[in-house]
Amino acid sequence: MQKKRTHMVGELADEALIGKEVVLAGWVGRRRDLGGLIFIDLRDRSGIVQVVFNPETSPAAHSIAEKLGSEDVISVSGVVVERPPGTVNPSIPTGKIDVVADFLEVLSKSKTPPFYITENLDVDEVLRLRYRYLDLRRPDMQRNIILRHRLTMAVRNYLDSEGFIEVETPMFIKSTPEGARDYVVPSRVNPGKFFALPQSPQIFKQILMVSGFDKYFQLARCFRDEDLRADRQPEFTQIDIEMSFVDRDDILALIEGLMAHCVKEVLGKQLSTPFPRMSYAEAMKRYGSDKPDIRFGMEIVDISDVVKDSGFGVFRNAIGEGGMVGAIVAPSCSDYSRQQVKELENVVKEFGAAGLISAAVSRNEEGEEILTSQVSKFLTDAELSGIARTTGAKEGDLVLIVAGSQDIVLESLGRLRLHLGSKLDLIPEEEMAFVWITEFPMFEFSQEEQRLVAVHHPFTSPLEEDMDLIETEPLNMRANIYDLVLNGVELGSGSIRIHRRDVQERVFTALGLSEEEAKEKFGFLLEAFEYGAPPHGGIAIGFDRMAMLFAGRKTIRDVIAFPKTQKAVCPMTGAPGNLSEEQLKELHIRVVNMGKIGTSSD
RNA sequence: GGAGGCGUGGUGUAGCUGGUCUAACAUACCUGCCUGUCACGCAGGAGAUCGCGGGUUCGAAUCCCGUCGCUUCCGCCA
Repeated sequence: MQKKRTHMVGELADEALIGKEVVLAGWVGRRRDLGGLIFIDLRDRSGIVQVVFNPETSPAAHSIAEKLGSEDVISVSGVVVERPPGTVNPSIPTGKIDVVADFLEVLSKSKTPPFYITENLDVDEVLRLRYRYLDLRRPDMQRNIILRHRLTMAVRNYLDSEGFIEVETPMFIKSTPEGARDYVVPSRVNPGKFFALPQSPQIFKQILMVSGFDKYFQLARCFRDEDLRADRQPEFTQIDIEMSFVDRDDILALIEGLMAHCVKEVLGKQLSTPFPRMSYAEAMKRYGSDKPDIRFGMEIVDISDVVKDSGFGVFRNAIGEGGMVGAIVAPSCSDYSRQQVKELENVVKEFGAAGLISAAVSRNEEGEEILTSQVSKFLTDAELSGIARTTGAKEGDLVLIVAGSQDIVLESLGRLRLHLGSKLDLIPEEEMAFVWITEFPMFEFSQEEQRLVAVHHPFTSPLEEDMDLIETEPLNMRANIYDLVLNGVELGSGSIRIHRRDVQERVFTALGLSEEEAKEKFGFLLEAFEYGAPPHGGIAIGFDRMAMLFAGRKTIRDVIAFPKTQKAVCPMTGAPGNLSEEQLKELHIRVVNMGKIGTSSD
């Protein structure tokens, strides 16, 4: 029978414990065997402490300690002592003390681990995921998971204090059209029928408003069968919120309060509210993105006016065809080689730009700032100085110019801006720059389906003043959508919903949905709306991304205990796996063999 | 579906203009020595047919083709 643990090792930093007998338990980190004395780093979730085994004072414990290996689980008792002068380790909180062991018990031996249990580990991520239990033992991963926990507590406490009710909604739901691909679950008792896992609780939260809950929230698990990214997993968590009798600003203010609360509780910092707000059109114009990273400048400048009558065909034609000429200024890059500029050109080409024109700013013999470019000979002096003046480029800067359609110029320059921002180290990593993006377009044209689709979802309310554009120029219609952006990452998205039957019908019509189709697809929601639907709106915040940014990580996999790889598999459990013939039969499913895809059980 | 990067002892890397590579280094691991270390030190040892398959060649970790896995990005993600 092991001795009962009296302290977590982190608590021993408290000097009041010096001289006290303690019982600790945890994992063996490094062992330093000096032949006589043995030191080990004992680790638990609260930190590490050094335990000393002395062969003269406790030979029994010392002889067991001689055989300790990494990651063995032990129970130790001993006295907390102040370290001799000159042996203090200032890099750990418990560095002023030792625990002099008088008793040691090995509770569990460990095989040699496949990687070190240490901070800032650099190993293949599959290996980390295959041995996730060891990876999660590492202090930085423990911090991430604990931070995530503290965030969930902060969110629940705040929303509870604001009068919100957390309601769980079903995981097995009816597949609805539009949006991402569904993950699907067969129904054994209904042969040939399938449930879908929710992409979000969207319809249920709106129905809860009809039910009169007024303020709903949920830390909701969502599922989308789309390709993965550093910030996208097939299952993820969102802070799902819906409120009745509110307008847009009520929701923005609530979320600002929520974020400020979380930042204060979890990071101990003060966040200033309200957050800046920017229309979609303005974000695109200035940053070439609907999720701008506003922690640094280098904004896009429209130089169309300066070069619209230029002798340079590339500029003149782009503008003549309804496009634009845009520029950004890369500070102190005028000495970029042709090779380096080529590299930047590859960035914009990836996003459809035909090419990239660069112009270096230097000073001539008279001390005037002049632009030099590979296309200087096509441009007049007035145009060159106009470009310098409009962009505000200074001596030593490099002006980077793209000409073409508006979409391509803005997007490619926006991407180039981000590329340069990180390359030139212009982004203050510590800053948290929230911004609201509003007034998104209501519809966009889907080339694939050759019809209008909703930018957000079909229940999003148009801006009232744009309502009558719906039949004439729907693509110019704006919706009451708002996105929350943090440091260039889309954190959340929401809208005021349609609660009027006639408006909903006009939107369905614009989307090319007949009355029967609408009834077939969303009939239960439309029916619910006929029994007294309050005006309502809401938002969903990507909780994994929020935790990632709060933890200062580059991927949400680092704040998810058991994430999947880019091919959506779990290296630890081997999911997804095969089903036995028996299971398949019971589910009324047959797997069509395509080459190597098998049906055998594992 | 597409583009880039990576794949060499347990781990992280070097080697990759073909030939003492019979694969190097660090660390982890094993053995021995060591009573104030804290990435302990010192000495010794074991451990990889270089992701997999094929091709070129007298000869392939190295060149070519294919394939698999991981990763970043594009498409996709109402």
